[in-house]
Amino acid sequence: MAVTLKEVAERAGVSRSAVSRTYTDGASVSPKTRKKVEKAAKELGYSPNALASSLTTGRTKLIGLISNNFHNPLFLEVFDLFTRRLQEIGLRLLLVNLTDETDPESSLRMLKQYSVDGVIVASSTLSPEFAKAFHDAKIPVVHSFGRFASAPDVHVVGVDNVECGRMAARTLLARGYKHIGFLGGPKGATSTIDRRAGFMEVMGQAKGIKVKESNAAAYSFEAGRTAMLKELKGTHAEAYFCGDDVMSIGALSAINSSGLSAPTDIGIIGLNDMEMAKWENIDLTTIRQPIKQIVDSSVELVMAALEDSNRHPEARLFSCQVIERGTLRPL
Amino acid sequence: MAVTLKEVAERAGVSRSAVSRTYTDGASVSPKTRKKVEKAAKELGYSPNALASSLTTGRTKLIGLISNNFHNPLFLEVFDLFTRRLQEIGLRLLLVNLTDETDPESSLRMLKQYSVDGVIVASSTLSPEFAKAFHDAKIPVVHSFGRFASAPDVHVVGVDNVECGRMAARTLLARGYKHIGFLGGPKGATSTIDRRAGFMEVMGQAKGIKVKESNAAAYSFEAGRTAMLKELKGTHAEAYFCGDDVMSIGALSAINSSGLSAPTDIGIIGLNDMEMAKWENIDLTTIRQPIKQIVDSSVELVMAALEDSNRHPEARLFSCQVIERGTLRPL
DNA sequence: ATTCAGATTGCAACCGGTTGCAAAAATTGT
DNA sequence: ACAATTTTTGCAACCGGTTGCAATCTGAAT
Repeated sequence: MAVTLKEVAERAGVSRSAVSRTYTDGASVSPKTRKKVEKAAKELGYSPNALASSLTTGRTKLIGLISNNFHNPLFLEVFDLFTRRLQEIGLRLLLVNLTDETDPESSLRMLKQYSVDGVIVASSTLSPEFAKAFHDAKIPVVHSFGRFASAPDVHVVGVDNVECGRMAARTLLARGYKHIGFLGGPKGATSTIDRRAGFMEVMGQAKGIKVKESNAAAYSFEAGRTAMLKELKGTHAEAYFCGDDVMSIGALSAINSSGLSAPTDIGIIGLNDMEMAKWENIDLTTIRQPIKQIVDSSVELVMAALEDSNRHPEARLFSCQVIERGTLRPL
Repeated sequence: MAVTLKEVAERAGVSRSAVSRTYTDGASVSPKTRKKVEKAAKELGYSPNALASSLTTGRTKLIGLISNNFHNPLFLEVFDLFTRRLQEIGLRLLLVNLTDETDPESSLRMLKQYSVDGVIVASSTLSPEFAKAFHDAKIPVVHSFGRFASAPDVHVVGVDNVECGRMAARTLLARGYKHIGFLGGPKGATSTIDRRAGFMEVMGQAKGIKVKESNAAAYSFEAGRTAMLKELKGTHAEAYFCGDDVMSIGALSAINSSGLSAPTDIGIIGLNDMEMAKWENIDLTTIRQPIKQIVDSSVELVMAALEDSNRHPEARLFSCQVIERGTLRPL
């Protein structure tokens, strides 16, 4: 169907190798042949078949991106950043949606079949074991937004969620809140566990503070709203650290529906700083994850892992930052 | 690196063809050899290289998805649906982010290089010409969320935006609004043009209605907010048909910031019915695009185009539906 | 036991490229 | 002008599969 190397070679009156070399940089071709080839190629509308070449070079320039966060607006930003960055450096993105139905096994198998050069697992809820499966299959993998570990099995890029928990706790304490709630994401998620740990650590050291704790079923608007409605039925805290921004927005919605408002009646601090958080009608105080850095670093790391396949697993942590907006009372 | 056909063949004591046939359905293999092969394959951890096979079969099972909507939350839902559907039928998604910087040319070339079986262009703002470039390159393409034409150049799946415009107009008229605004998306976008046409058509037939018209710079929160703020400086209409939901949310935010509220002071009707529209704190009356149907139909159509490459270009239109929520005054 | 159709198998060529190697051509030095 | 280098070139084998074809095998029918 498409124009092949051979046809170009014939038309240009050179060997197939000559054509091939014209398109691989670093190869030795005289300017004269190169010009002949390029002319023929243009006339025929030739563009080399990347897949065929991958067969011999062993590089497909395909990166698998696996995510299970197709309902969190933050990840649209993340996908945007990943596609841009990868495109910039000439890589393509094979996107895999890890739904509850698809078993991890099969997504591994299929990425193997497409011999992706590397895999990026973008999820804060998946266990480190998932990413490890790729590592075991000798596929370079980095777990983006993954759990920090001082001796990780696979490359990890993300934030120190424990520190985020501390940061949230300190922020709330500094505002003088005395009755404080941890409204976490789904209980099993590593991010929830770590954030809670940091949060409780700081709270444990504070005096005269009452802490209450609950979890939402998911990092989602509905779950956040439901959880907050439940809080509001009992005696609620003065301020909450919510699992993430989208949950926070759900919580705010619950607060408003109950005739209360933030920050007057209840304070909320979220986590992520997704675009929406700064929308004027939301104006959420939150802890920013530097997603651009995380993405760029993930890409860089997967490239590096690709060069040196038995590079030692590394964890790259970026620091977060409290973004002051309007859902906590002022200092 | 990876286990190859040959190694499996040797271990199983059969020819390479036998192994190959084991993995291509419809091929003739005796149960006995099949079992031998499967055993060897399992022991070696073999999985066939899809790319190598594509070389001879001419099918990569790769579908390119091109979009320039990485800032519209609706498209996260769209990506979710596309990935799910394609995965269900054993296809993979090569995601391309068409930013302002990337020129269309190069994305075409690169999808050609990866010899995708087909391409889906998912965008309501791209011109039909863009999709046509793929068609000209003999790559099956469907323009999802594209512009309807009675004699389209390429397959199109979407909604009849002209009818959506009419629908919005009728809805507003039925509510008794007398001074009505069209707050369109970016002027050049085909969706904006069509929706406006339908809207104005109905308005033109109505008696005693004052219509005003303006456009936002993009289908985005900020643009919607900015445009509405500008409206509010002058004499504004009683109700607006906004370009899409995310613009509508921006407009609502502007309305609230100005101390007004919907629907009491100003009515808003959006378009899309993205998930967020039903969030309790937004509660947006809007026109629903049946994105699941559009996605499924797009996939079906690209598959069909793949089977029969000179299938006649077809436009598939789905009907929209007004979703009553809280941003228009009741009937 | 023989015949014959149908199923199964392996051979070898091919898909569209890449690459080591040795021969050929161009360049350099004297 | 000639030898010594360096650069460019084509040959042929290979990457990991598929597939048409002819040969072999199988089992049913006679």
